[in-house]
Amino acid sequence: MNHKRSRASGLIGIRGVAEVAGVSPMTASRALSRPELVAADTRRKVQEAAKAVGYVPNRLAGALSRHRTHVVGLVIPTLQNLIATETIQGINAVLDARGIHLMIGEYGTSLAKEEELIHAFLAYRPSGLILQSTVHTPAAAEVVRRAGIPVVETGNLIKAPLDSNVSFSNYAAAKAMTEYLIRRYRKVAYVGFAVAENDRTRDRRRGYAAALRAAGRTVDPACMVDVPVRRQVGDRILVELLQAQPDIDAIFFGGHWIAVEALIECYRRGIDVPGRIALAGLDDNDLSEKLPPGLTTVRIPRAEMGRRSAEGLLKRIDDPNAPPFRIDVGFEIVRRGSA
Amino acid sequence: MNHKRSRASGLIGIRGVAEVAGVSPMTASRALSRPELVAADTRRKVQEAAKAVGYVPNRLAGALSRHRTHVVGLVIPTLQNLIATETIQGINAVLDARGIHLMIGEYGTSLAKEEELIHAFLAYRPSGLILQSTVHTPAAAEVVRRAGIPVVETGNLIKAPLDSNVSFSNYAAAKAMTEYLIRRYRKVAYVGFAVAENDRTRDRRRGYAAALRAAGRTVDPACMVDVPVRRQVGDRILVELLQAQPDIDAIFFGGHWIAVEALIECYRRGIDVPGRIALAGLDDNDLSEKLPPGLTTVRIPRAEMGRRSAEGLLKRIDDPNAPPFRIDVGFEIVRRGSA
DNA sequence: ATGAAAGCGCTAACAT
DNA sequence: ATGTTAGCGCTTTCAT
Repeated sequence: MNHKRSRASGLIGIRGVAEVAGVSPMTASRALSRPELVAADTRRKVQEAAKAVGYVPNRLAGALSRHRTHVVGLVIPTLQNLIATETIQGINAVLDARGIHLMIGEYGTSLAKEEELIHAFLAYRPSGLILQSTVHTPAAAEVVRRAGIPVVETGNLIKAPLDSNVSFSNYAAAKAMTEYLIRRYRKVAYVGFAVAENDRTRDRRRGYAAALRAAGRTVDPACMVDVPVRRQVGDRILVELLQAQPDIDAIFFGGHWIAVEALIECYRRGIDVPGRIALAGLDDNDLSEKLPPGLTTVRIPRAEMGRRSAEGLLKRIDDPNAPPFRIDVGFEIVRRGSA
Repeated sequence: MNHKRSRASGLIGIRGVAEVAGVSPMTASRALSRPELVAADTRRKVQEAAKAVGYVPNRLAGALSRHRTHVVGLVIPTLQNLIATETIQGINAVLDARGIHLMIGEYGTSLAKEEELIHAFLAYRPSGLILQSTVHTPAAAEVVRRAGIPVVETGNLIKAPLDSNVSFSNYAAAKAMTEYLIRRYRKVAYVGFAVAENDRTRDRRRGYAAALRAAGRTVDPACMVDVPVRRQVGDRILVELLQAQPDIDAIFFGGHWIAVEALIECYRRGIDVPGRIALAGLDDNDLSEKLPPGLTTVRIPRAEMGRRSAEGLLKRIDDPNAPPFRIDVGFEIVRRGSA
């Protein structure tokens, strides 16, 4: 019995199911996607037929017809840190419960590549887009707007999102941590990332400087350094800073991993933390807690960011009239032994 | 000038492009996807028109017609570790270069959920599937087979893959590390994960036991413990083991993170590593190298696993006659200070 | 080199 | 409650 195997895939389609169930394709379709519209008996027959033939619906066709997919695109600078995966898990938890799946693309630090990914993803007509960034090429912004689908930007709190925005404020977080540090230490340095076209690293630097100024301290350029985004720099920069500016007694790292690297380097060199040098990071995870004496950090609720992004997106997917939203998920200074 | 905006999306389709370029939709389509079939002049006109109207192709329609998508599904137990993201980056690097995008789904430890994801992904008619697991429900295996698309299973080297298999051998890796340890230590314990239906954790345990037996040592059940897959257990289990079996002088952790946790706990308690207790882990990353005295581990080339999975998959996507493949990417004992 | 017709597999809209 | 018709946006196939 060979029931209408679709040409290419070898899979049986809705017509095959319909045939087996002895109904029209339309009824079969309804029985599966809107069961309440179909007589209980028919429903059962169709469901059994579907199971019997191993029906795998073709969502390409379904989506083309319905003008809506069950796909959300996620465009993110990098997956290579636990911070990113926490956000993704938050997003996924919410979307998966609704049968929506994630298409994920990574673009590093190149806005052009981000634009390319956005373009490519839109070609699949996703129901929504989550952009882990708030800076885009003009062309990317334009095409996203034209697509007319809900979009959530995360990673930074901004004034004028493309559509919706769920984040903490990098500026406020860096400022708060700097305020915390300068209350306790005399000379607080800041180590951030050298990434062009990235408002997050820029805002952190601004937050640091603002806190210093507000406290009437001078902002010493020698105490603000930018390092490349790669591994194995936290340890090096720690050593360099301590040599170049021996009077520095605290360092605020605008990232999680470089702070961990610096702390570990202190073990290695027997540098007393926080006695000789206090250390703090931005973004928290297990490691910060475990590594003695505990790394003082700004905890960002990444999973919550993901969850709320997805929830907001869903609301706007379900109801085209739902207004864009802006959510500040906040942050929290987690005081541990290192500062 | 309102050129054939598609009803739902507000985007202009191939017909709009064709109209602007003054050619038929078919010619426009060709000019964009198979430019060599079109006169240079026409090609230019169409390309300009496409740019002018901000053409975003509808790949749902394209795929429905061509019977092929530019999507690969990745089904993975968890994203919540750097190990997973390394694999993904390897995969993505290869696929992205070919304009193929990843649909990613996470299923935890539930095979039923994996089946669900596989089913859901197949509905998008992906060009291929990468499964970060080698154990599946019979129904999942069946539906994958019927789909008739190339599939790569990773995470463990197995005898009879659904289709293709790229991995290291968990058994061999655990055995090798155990052999290394028993050459140096008298009583080597093993800490693995308690995950039902997971051949990877099982094979690691088997590898450990096999090495002991081969060396003529007894396998003491009290020295083989299974812990739940979550954080904050490496430190606890270390302490428990040392108390319960004080003569243990080495512990092999069948995972990366629990080994790190245990090592850090040793700092905290002033336990000498490897003097009092030697520690080793399976799967390596930066942290293992940095944390003094350096964590001895089995390095798994995760990024390479990802790359080769993707490359193999591509080969089979491009050429339906290309045979299934099995690739052992191997592993390497990285000897550091901890053991 | 270009175009017209037909169809991918499904579902919205409109019968009955 | 069920069936029929038409069409989603693109590309294959078959003219010309």
